Amino acid sequence: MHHIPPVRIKDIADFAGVSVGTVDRVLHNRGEVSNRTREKVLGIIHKLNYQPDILASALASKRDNKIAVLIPGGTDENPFWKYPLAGVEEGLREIVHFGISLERYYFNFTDRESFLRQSAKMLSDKPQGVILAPVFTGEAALLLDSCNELKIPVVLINANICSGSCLAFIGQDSLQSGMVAARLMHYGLGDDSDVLVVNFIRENGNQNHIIKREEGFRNYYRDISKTGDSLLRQVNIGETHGNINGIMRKAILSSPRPVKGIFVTNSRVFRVARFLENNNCGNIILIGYDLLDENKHFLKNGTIDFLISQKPREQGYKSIMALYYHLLLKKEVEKNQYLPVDIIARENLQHYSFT
Amino acid sequence: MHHIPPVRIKDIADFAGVSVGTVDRVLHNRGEVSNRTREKVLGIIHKLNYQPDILASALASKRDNKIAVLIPGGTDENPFWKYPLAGVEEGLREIVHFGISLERYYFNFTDRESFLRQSAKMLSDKPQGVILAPVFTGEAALLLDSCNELKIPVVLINANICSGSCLAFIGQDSLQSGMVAARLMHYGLGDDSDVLVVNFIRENGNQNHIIKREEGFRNYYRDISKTGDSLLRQVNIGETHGNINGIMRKAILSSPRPVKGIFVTNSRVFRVARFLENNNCGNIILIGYDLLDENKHFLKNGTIDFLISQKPREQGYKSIMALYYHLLLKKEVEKNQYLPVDIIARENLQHYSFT
DNA sequence: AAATTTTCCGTGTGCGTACACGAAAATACA
DNA sequence: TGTATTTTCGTGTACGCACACGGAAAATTT
Repeated sequence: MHHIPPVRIKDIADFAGVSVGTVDRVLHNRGEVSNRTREKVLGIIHKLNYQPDILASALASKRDNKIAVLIPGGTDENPFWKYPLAGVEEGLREIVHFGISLERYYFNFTDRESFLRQSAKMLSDKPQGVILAPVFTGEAALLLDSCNELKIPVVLINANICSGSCLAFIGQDSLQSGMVAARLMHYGLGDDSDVLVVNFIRENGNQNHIIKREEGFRNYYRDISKTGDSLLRQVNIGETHGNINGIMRKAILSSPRPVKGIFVTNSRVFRVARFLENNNCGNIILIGYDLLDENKHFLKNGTIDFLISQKPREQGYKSIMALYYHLLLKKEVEKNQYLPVDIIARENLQHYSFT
Repeated sequence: MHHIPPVRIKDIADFAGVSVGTVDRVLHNRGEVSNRTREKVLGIIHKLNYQPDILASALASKRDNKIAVLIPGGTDENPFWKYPLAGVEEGLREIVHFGISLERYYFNFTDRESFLRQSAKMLSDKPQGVILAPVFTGEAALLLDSCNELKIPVVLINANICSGSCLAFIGQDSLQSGMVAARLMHYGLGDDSDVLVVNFIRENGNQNHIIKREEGFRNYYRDISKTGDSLLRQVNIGETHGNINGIMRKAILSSPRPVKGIFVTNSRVFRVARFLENNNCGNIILIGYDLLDENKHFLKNGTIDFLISQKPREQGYKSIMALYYHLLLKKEVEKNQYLPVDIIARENLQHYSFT
């Protein structure tokens, strides 16, 4: 097994009987080359399967590839978004040598105006690539269109939007994750206990993944028996709603049979956990999403039975890597990158500390 | 936020009033520098916090950093080991530009002689780093010692050995994984069903993680109640043992109460699944390890309830990255890198296809 | 046919580092 | 003091690529 000497620009030049300058002009198609020689050079590049040395390339070009992340700022109220960002930064460290820099644009995830402001600011900075959390569906779609016009590749993270075209979507298969939750619920409860599905919803937000999660959950129950679906109760709560005691109590009492399990379709499961603890609700199985610190707390003390992780850190990591592969290596990247649905119990929480 | 111009060797040279050649000699301490100037240059390097440009470095020194992987060949009988290798190769693709190459040394995991042969061959090739699966405890420890003498960093993968010192251990927290299995078992069965623990064991192999898994499993059951441990039966089966029907039947029948769950402490859980299907054993919960194709099959059809993944692919990826960080970036790497304990059910199997 | 423009292409330099070579300085020896 | 030897250091080139500059050839105009 011997080292094959890699093909350099010089080799192509010699082969084609031209100079390296000409080959370079062809490679970066910046004109000033006759069609005849262009074709010839391209043919040889293809024939020799030339792969540019990205080290030398990055070293020589000194060009700054700005990547913009446009995501909600991680607040105390919703700390979720600091994890994808951490993943992005982790990936950045591995590729920062190649002349890639990061610009962060935070918006308030309850304030669409702030999203518009920040996206305008971002566009005016002319990034080479964008990582976008489409929290506001309509506005995000418009931004996507703008980026498409400007030929800026966009990676959608966490939630998807159908319209427009993006380089990649990186997130979870929400339907699947709902099914996983249902499987766990049903595995622990059996066939004849009522289950409450709790949605915390937000006006004019992107609810797509929440709907999908509930759908997956229901599908599972429907599939196990004809009457499976009838075990499910459901309640929607406004995200900004203060005290949920009343709503929860009513939802639980209105069930024909006792509620033995609760599935919360997003990360606000800790609010339900608090309710359960304060009201001595006995042995209700509680399943929800995301490893927020509060959620971890209730997972450890047993009030929450399982959390489903969206692997936010890995989402961030994969996002920046997708742009790196596209921008620097010019490689094809997978359009839909669904991350595994992680099941977290008290017992395997420990080594998930940074996920 | 402005670009700070990075410190180059030239800057250090100017600052110290010497030439770049001298600085280079200091950096790589290859002598031929007087103590006086050495001290001075070192001081300035430290003061300016010089970080070498690994791009230019790799470009200039075209040296070949050979990394050796010494693992069992992935056989049909035990395909597990192709996954860590795939992870290693995935990582390799990201760093191959830096003059890193991979040498693969496969041994037969049932034949210690082949391990000795391959490790001797590996050592004679003088690699710069080693990724080692310590399947044979004693022999692996000796090899580790040899590498320590030769100053070759070693990453232990999948299983740990206590003696000797290595750059890193990358694998799973076996005790935890046993506890996770027990949690799932107990969550589904409740407090009063007998559970059978099945160990497939191999003469003179590294059984450490198998023992730990069982220990974790037992610990969980012991912790839930004083009598919890008494629910557990146990049976050991030789790995090379052909037909397991007799042993399994005897183990199940000898239980005072009916066995409602089986925990297999390694990837050979598919053999137990086969047994269950062939003997119409009814509704026994089956939990085991690793996403082998056979195991996936039984997970899909419901005979296996949960599989615990060791994330073999990620183990491989992290292994080569640890060596990269150590050899090229000269960064500290974490000594014990425990990977998350992944719970796989039928419903979340899909997106784990490559883990 | 000369003058001008346009098209096309080669040469040269720099990115930051590694290392070989040889010169200068320091030391040793006569 | 002069020569030989060793120590110490500076210079130059290479790594593969990007890009600026300028010049020759071809095309166009006058």
